[in-house]
Amino acid sequence: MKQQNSQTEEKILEAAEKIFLRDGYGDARMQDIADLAGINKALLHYYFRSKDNLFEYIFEKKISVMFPKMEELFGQNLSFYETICAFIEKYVSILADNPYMPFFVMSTINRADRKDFIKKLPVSLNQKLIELYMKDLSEKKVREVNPIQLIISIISMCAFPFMARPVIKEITKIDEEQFKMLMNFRVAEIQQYIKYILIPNS
Amino acid sequence: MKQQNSQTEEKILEAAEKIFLRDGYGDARMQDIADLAGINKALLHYYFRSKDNLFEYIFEKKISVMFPKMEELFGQNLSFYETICAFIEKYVSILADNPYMPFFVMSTINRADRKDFIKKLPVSLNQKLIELYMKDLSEKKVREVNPIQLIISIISMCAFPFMARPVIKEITKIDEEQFKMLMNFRVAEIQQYIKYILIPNS
DNA sequence: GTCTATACTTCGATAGAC
DNA sequence: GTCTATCGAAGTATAGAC
Repeated sequence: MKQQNSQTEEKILEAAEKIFLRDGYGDARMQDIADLAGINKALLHYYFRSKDNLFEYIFEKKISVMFPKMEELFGQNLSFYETICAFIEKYVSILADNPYMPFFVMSTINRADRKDFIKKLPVSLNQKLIELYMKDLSEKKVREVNPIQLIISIISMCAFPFMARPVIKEITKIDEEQFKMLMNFRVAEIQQYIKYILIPNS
Repeated sequence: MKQQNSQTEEKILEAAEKIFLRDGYGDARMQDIADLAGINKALLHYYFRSKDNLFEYIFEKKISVMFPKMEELFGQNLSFYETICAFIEKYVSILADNPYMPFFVMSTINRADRKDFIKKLPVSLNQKLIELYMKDLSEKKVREVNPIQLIISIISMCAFPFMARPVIKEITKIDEEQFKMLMNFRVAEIQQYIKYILIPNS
């Protein structure tokens, strides 16, 4: 029955996503995915030929969610600083809903035999963003910094804490709920940093 | 011969470190370690009973290198800002010599069955550092920010780029040599950020 | 201490019945 | 489409000779 088909497929995808994100490719077990989906291993292979195949499917699906379309931010011509602020808010909010993503992406990319997955990342050096910086710089609206280093810093500050989440929770003795709050407060904190860094006499 | 003993053990440790750091526990192969050490698998088990055992040994050895003794920085009473600057320089320099460490630590910690490894990390909330901030704040030498968030941000900016190294290299089209330079320049860049963030009217 | 050969285990994948 | 049973590859660990 077609109805059954897609229902099972849906269950598999849901389970696969959860397991792969939590464990990464190497540590993920087809058995665990089958168990979580409430089916058996054979059926997994019936729907998705191999583990590799299933993984690739999940990776591509999640990766497109992970990197917000920057285009939307360029709509109502904001300043460089305002664009960055909007990005930070959006990015942290996405990560809060997908806390395993940063580690998932990094563990995939760092695997020797998965180097080609880098090419699947919908990231680029966003020329538009750098042009926006240059424009604001020429008008003295922002200080002179290296825009590449700044962008790396912003992504670092947003994404890294999610990877270090177990460590942060341990040493600050907070639970999952409080960690979420910490990341919530963090948005304004990072925006404030960027203001101090970019805006003269702020 | 005792001479032979320690020589072989030394070769094993050297090889194990390289493989474990590059691949993480799950993807590392005892065969690869044996090959790199120029011996066979059986001998690995003769020296270190199991893969788990060998891994734990390497982890504990490297982790102590990874986290610089902050104590040394408190020696000649620097200001909070100066202490942070010294830390950044030292930390990035260590990471540049051990570029796989951030990912190695994170992948170990994130493994479901290795959660207890968190307790092996020689990190703590360094009360001394926060006290130093409070002192400088009371003297209006620094702006008011959340010191915990700031520390998280600094570690993020230093460590994350090493995890994202393959991605950064890919999208900026630079090679290993140039990446090292990028991280070298980065020290001053981050220190500058911290100055803008912390020091009023800077 | 070191090696070869092999046992044991885990896990992805497939065959075949229903 | 779904299940049970089983294969085969890969990888850790050990036995036993030298």
